[in-house]
Amino acid sequence: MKKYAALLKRTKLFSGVGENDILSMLHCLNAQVREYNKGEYAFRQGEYIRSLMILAVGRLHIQKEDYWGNLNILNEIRPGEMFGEAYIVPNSGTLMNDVVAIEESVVLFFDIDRILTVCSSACPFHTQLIKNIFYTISDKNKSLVQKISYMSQRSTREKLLSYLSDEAKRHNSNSFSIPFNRQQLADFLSVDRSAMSNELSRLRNEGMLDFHKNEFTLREL
Amino acid sequence: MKKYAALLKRTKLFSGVGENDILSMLHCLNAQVREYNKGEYAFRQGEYIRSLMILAVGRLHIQKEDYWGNLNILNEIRPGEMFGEAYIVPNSGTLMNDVVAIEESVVLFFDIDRILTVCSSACPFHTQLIKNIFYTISDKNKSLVQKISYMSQRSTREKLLSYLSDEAKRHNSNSFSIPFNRQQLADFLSVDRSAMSNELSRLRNEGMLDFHKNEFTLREL
DNA sequence: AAAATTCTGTTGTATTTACAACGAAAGCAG
DNA sequence: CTGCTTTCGTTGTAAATACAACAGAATTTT
Repeated sequence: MKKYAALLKRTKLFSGVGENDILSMLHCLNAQVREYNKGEYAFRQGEYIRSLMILAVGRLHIQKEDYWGNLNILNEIRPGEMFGEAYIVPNSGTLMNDVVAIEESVVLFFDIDRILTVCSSACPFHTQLIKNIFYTISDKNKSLVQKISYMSQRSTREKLLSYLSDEAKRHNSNSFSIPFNRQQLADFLSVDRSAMSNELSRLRNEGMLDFHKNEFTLREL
Repeated sequence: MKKYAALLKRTKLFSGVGENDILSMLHCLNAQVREYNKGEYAFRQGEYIRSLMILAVGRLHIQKEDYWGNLNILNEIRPGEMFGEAYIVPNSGTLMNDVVAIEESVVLFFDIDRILTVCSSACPFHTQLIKNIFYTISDKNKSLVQKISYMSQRSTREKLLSYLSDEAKRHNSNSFSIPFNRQQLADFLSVDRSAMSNELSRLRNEGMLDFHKNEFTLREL
């Protein structure tokens, strides 16, 4: 467990907490370690979750199988990322998705009840922890809403323009770089990569924007 | 204001707080009441929000309209539900969506600063309040993720199937009713209404499901 | 009860997208 | 440098979608 302290220090959950304090908190939070083989299910749809998890090693897929058996990958979890935080709520119902290790993985479990119940003197960083989760969820909330606003655009062109113009706003400049390659951007916007590449070229030909690799520049018309 | 105490007692925000305590907290939180006619905007995109709201009566849609008038319903608020809580975080910027009353509605406003500043002895339930907000954000997070999982499907057919499949799971039955009419469902899934109607008919002809108005039944194949 | 409005399914057409396939460019490994 | 892999833009075709328009049903208003 000790060996994960350095990793944990860099996570959003333990942001602002020193390594030593983290170690003492791990006991307080009743932290557990579990390992999963490649292909093994960490959780299945319908299970109750009473822990907050952080992936220490490996890679997980959050995926879903529908009524007729079609599979869909919703999210990929990488080391240091937290998951299950949306299930902290009491009576939040059962998990709607499956969580599968797509590599040999190590997951840290933190008891939800111990996170929520502040143990007065023992853990001075407990309120910090709750605050961190609160901010993380709140941030995530907003970025989810933003993503939805891109995805709700009907055409690939409009999805691109709404995303890129938001990025321009965010960078306060009409030139900026994006954190995605083409395939990732296509996945993020839920469109076909080649169709998107096509649309990007068209936008460039029309003089609306310019790009080299991940560097984009929006042009006035 | 007093007449809403019974309602508030059953809300997530005041969960675990008695009616008498709620009444004394209303003053502490500087609670205000505002009424909206059907179709009236409670908030518009770009406004600053410094309150936490609870819908007392009626129905609200949190929605976004793009340049060409395509509407996307992000969420439907029903009596007792809280909204605006994601903007509690400092420096969270302006509202990204519109909030519209789709029925004659009554909204209660609570001063955010008074919520965040715990007034020690005065309000013994203040920490409970913050905890409750935390839970609510967490819940919304979950439903946003669900919505994204529907919208990320490439075709209208897949969007419908993933949504309906989830509703069946949620109701624990292959028969259930949905809270949308056709246009609202189309907006929720960000697809064209007529194309969606078309697809629904096709799915029915193929024997995958059945529906009458808002009542749906999924069929094994 | 009648009139007006909203809701829903259906059709046809123009447009857009998905998909597969390919070659060029870029990045990486030996 | 050479071979291998990944990324990217492009093309053509099949499939799906958006859009407009309309009529019948259902609902609301008068």
